[in-house]
Amino acid sequence: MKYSKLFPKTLKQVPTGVESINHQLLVRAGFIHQEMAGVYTYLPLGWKVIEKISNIVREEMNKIGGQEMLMPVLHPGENWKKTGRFQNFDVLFKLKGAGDKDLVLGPTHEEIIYPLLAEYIKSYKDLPLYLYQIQTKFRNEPRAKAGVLRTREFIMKDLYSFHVNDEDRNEYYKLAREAYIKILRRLEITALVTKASGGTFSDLSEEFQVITPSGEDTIFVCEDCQMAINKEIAQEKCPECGGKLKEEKAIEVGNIFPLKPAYAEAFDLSFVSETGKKKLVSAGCYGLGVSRVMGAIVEVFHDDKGIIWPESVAPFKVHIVGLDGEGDKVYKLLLAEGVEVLFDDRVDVSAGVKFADADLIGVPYRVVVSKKTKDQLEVKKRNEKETKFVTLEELLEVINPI
RNA sequence: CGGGGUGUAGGUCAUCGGUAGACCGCUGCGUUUGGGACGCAGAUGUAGUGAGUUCAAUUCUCGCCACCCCGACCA
Repeated sequence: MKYSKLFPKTLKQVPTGVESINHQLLVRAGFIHQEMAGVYTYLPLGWKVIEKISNIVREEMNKIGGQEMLMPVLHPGENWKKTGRFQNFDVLFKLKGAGDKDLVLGPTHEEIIYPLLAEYIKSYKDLPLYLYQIQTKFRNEPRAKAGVLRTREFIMKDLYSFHVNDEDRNEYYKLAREAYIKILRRLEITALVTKASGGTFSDLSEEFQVITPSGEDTIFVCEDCQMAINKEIAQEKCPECGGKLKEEKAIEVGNIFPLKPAYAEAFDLSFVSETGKKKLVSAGCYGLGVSRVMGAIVEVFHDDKGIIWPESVAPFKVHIVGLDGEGDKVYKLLLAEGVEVLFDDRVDVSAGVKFADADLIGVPYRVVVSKKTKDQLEVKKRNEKETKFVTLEELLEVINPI
């Protein structure tokens, strides 16, 4: 991608009222644009990051047997009345359809997937089943805030697992937890598995919390055994070892639940067992906020100049700063090598502007090409200070270590 | 939803009871070119919105709307 063609350009100043770090940097660098409180457009750079995160999530979901599909955003209100959540789900977006029919914008999909499966699941032979989607969700938060961390419309991966009994579900739940840990490791963010309440879904759940001062959740972490627990259910001492708890601010990027039987009952999601008896399906649901992860990464990885993307989710791997009209040859060679590269080919701005934009956008490797460097390329990692001069062959080794 | 704040050019802000100005950005020309260069010339506004007060309102008053912050809430 040539920078001269990229939409949009970076901003020198932040729009009024934008205060949280992720909001400021993502707006200034041209990753997102706010349309109203809690609603954003993901601009080309931002969408690339969202796709990178989604693909990592997708790969790990597939590894634990997940089958991807896409359910509707628009739900029949009737289904939500069946589970009682038409009234109980505080942040539910409700609207009227043709014929004055009650409709709901999906904040989660139990009310779709349970009746869906009720049509297909007949026998224990149809189970277990693991289905997921990556989709825009709607929650009418009383107060949207902190950039993409708390929005009314957001992108989420939701996996649902269905089993013949709780034991099988609990085994899979552990597998899903491991998958989440792998995902977060690949995203290069550290998250603590945190005991939490289950809300309308279950009695208890586990959250994946990224510790950062800008987090809006308060969790307690045991100083002895590192057990983490959400403030909402925390007692005085560590429930595991009795150790002292330390308070931390954190961002909840994921939440997994063993689902209570109420949903299976509401939609009569049952099957015939090996012994010929009708039994209710046991289920779990596993959410991960893809757009929120993007914000959390920026909160964790930035400096006073801009974003510092982990390689796994960066919109590009290499950012070529072309000076003195140079750089096109290197750009084409890197493209030919299959490297994701952003080439600042502008001829009408100073070097300083290009460096500032490179730092702001936060691509992992910056390569300066100029008359001054002659045949050498000047490489600098965004998260390091030192630069080194290399040949093109050496550059490929640097960015693609074997 | 309670409390507070803010709405003026594309962005950041100033101004002020007599219908607007700076900087950034944008356009053109020229000079520049390794950390947000410079000169000259130019374009860009229903001052959020509605009402009230007034000879006159962007300015004062009230309603509404939007956004931000704190709190409550937060599968």
